[in-house]
Amino acid sequence: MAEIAQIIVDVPTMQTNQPYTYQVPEEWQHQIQRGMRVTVPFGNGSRKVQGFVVGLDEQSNYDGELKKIDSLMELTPVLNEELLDLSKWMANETFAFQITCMHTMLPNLLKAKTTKYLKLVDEVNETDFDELFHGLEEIEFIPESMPKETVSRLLKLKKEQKVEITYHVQNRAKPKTAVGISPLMSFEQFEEQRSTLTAQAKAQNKLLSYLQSIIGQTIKLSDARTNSKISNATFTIGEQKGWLKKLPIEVYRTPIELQKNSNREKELTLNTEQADAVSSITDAIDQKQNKTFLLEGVTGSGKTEVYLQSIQNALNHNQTAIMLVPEISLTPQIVSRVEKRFGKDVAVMHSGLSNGEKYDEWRRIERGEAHVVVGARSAIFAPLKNIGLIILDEEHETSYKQDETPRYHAREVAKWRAKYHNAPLVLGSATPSLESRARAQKNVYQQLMLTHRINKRPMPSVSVVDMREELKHHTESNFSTQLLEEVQTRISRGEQTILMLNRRGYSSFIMCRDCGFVLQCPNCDISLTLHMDTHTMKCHYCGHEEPIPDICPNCHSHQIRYYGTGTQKVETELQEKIPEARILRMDVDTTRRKGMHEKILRQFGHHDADILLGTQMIAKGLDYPNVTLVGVLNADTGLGLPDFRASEHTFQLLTQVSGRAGRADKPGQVIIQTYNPDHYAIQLAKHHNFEKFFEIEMQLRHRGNYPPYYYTTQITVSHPEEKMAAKTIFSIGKFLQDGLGQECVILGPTPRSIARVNRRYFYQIVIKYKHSNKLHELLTELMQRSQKLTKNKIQISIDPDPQYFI
DNA sequence: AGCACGCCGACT
DNA sequence: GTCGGCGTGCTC
Repeated sequence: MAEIAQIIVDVPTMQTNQPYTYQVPEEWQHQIQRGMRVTVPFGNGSRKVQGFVVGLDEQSNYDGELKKIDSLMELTPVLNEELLDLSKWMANETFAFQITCMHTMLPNLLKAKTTKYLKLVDEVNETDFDELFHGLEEIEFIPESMPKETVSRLLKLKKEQKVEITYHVQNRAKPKTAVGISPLMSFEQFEEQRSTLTAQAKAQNKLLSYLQSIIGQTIKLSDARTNSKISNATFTIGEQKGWLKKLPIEVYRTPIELQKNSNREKELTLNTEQADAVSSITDAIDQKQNKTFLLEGVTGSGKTEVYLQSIQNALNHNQTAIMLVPEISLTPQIVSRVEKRFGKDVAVMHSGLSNGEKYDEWRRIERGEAHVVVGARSAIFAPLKNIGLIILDEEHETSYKQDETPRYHAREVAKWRAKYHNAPLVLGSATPSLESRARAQKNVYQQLMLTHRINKRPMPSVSVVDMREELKHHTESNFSTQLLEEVQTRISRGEQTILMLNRRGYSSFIMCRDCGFVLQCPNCDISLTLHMDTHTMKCHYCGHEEPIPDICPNCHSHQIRYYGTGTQKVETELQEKIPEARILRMDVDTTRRKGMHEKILRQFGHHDADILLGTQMIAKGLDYPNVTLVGVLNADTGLGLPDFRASEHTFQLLTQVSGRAGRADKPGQVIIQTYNPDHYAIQLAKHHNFEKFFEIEMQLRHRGNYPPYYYTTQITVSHPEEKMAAKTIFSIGKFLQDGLGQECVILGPTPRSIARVNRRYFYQIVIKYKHSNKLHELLTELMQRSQKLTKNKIQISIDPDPQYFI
């Protein structure tokens, strides 16, 4: 009986979002497994695409002629049964194509590249042969990078059947290799060889002894050289004499940090609360209980130690563990701490790795050589088997939600995998998301509390400065008198300061004082931002860039000035006010180059600067004992945003940045500058009172029917013409309204607050609901229909549980 | 996606 | 007349 395979092809469209049936060639009968990558012919001609085997059958229910699988790309599956199931669930949950989900779960190098070749099959005239084929039988065919005329001449030859297009799917997933050596003789034979050597041939004698010690093994040549202190030349002689053979061996492109893991760190002593937390988690691991814990602990309460010891307990049960950390706080500090504890058993996955390194880390996990995975969002897809524990640190972080398709939330994927493995999930945070905290309240999650800072360190004292009052006393400035004085005190005491600029919804722009003209992006409805380092005006949405004008393009006045607050402007002002201060600036501009992020942090850690000035990215995970002052320059720019999570985000940010002050033995101080000193988010952050904040915010959410009382889904439509976008969103609105009736609340349609981005107009609808069965059905239908609309240049995106509403 | 097929305008 | 523009439909 011939074998049949169900294959998801690598063509991300709605129509092809289903398995296609192929014949398994004779020679691979019963060799092919689910989850393998293959190439298959797809469509007319001999076009080839990559695909994933998702099913194997004895017979097909497709009644056309079946094509055959073309080739296998690996000998083992790249997706195991669990991840195959997960991809299906995720596609359904996020309204994405299954193939897109599969690629999201795998390292980039497993995404194949297809190439086309033109092959001569008949005589062509000499001019064509020389000019088009440069005297070759076969050339690569890249129509988009060839002159139009060349392409049409080639296509004409194809029509005349003088050339043929062949397709090739390139497998980019190539392990790196190094030269290895392997002894070719037995111990006795080597002894015989030794007797043929002259007394001076010391090096060769040494080589023989070395080879005798590694019989049956293959050793990397570079390792062999360092271990044996034998030169390369001698190994070459050994090869010539037939003592050893050189052969390529696979090596891992391992990130540097991993290689030096000699001094292992011991477990720290736990306080009572930590010990209780670890034992609750460990009990769940023991009993294979799929339970979710909310580990709520103030900054500095030792959550990481709880994670590490819980992971150790999972390892003790021969199980594996995943620990997710937000990308932004995936600092060398955290990574090295985990590596010092678990050594080579750890694989690290973050955006700083090259594609090759990511692939190799992935393979180490897949082969079971690493049992602990630490990484950012996508590490939740690590191909670990037998997972005993999953941890999400800083579980409230919005970066756990991917903001492009598939719009998955790592927390939801974590829940799914934890359930699959009957394993506990630990969500940790000082300021949990309201969703998680509410579930803990209702005992859906088990709450674990860490209320003490370790070493009995006091919480930093927080003062709120009313910037409205400041304005009455001196000219406009980003710095209050109090903040400046405190900064100066730190410098004189040899202590350090972190200053944070809350950049969300804020930046510097150019305005003409005479006519009020503001320089706008030609593609987007947003003002351009001034960048002093490159001396250009940039659009933060589409990347458009132009020179800074010195006369107003509108009224030709020279009175054109910049307004607003950017980190550069703040830095300049600070340097003027405190000339002796050594300032390090950290923002998108100074950290764009790879490794700059780490470099700046290292400099600050070495006390090469007194002040670290930056945006949100400095709020998280930094731990410098010498920092005793934290200043937030503008606490409330986020509060004014039309987003129901604005207060929550502000509270979280202030709490987090406050935690940076006063570690070790020196007490910390925090200064929050604001125009809304009485706002509850600011007042409660000042008093470190999450519980009260939770209470107030829950009331507001309840009144507004917002999460966690209701679920939300956002639908966005865009089109180059505003009318088309509006028309489409209104018809979608009507479609949903008709289908849903009273069970859901539909907000909108409204234009998005930045209505035009990249020459496209954006309109949106937000749906609030308690029960989603019908909605899910309707949205799936909408997805299917949207394929037709796409051809009209309409783009539709469905975002379940969106994190931002602006 | 990427390819073929088919229908319209503007050139050798 | 034909070449080539793109709108439409299909891929086991």
